[in-house]
Amino acid sequence: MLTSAEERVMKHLWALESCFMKDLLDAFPDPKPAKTTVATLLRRMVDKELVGYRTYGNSREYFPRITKAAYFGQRLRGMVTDFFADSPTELASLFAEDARLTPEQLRELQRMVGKKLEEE
Amino acid sequence: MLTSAEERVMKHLWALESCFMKDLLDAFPDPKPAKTTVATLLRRMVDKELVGYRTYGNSREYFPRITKAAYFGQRLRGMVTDFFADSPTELASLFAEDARLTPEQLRELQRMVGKKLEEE
DNA sequence: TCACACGGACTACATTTGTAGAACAACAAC
DNA sequence: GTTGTTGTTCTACAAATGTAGTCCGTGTGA
Repeated sequence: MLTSAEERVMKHLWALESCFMKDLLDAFPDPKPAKTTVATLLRRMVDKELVGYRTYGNSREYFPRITKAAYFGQRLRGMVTDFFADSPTELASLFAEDARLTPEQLRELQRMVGKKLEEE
Repeated sequence: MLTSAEERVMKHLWALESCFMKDLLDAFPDPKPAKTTVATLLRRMVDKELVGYRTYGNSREYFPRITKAAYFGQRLRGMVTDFFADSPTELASLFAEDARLTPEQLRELQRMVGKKLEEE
């Protein structure tokens, strides 16, 4: 999993799909981090195998090696099993009491959960 | 929010509802951390105001100042807005493609989302 | 009253994370 | 061919996190 600084970089990568250092730098709002900061983070992300690159001449085109949905899914799954391993009802009570998702989010959620259940 | 070491302590606190240092230590599986480690974490958690205590003579009875559901909810909400701020459909596609929750979890989820929607 | 369990305060230190400077290479434009 | 842009590697260092030692006080049972 990524640290939060790495996640910030990853979000731009997901948005851009693939890009060179400069595009990434440009994507950051001011005050932009130093290029070496981003370079360090990219290196660590490549080490973690969550980012890959193609070499074009002397520079690299970076791309995510995990989709946003897959990454989010892993984290969500981790949280759910971590916190509610042995009681799905506890997970449920969370949604009842404190999820505070928007109505759209809730509707989409319900639609997709339903679809997912049909598949099983 | 808590760091992961702090979260480990918090889980025991949630399970015990409230307890003294020793109970907390006992709750850890071997190899147990040193008591000072737990004490340091508790201090930091008290600083963050996510744990409180009542003084009983010379020692303290610690208790969580946030429920597990509320904490989980905050984290989930944070993730959702962080990752899918502007597109609930992306959140939905996650559940379709990659959530891999158990069928029970999915059913509970659906039930509670439905209930929640009725309330709005 | 003495050994001991319990636990708090203070301190310390290794690891991980966040951030970036310095040095250097390739290329592009003039 | 000199200058600026882009990008890499190496190195460094501060802050946050994870873990724990030492010291000291209070209470407790023998």
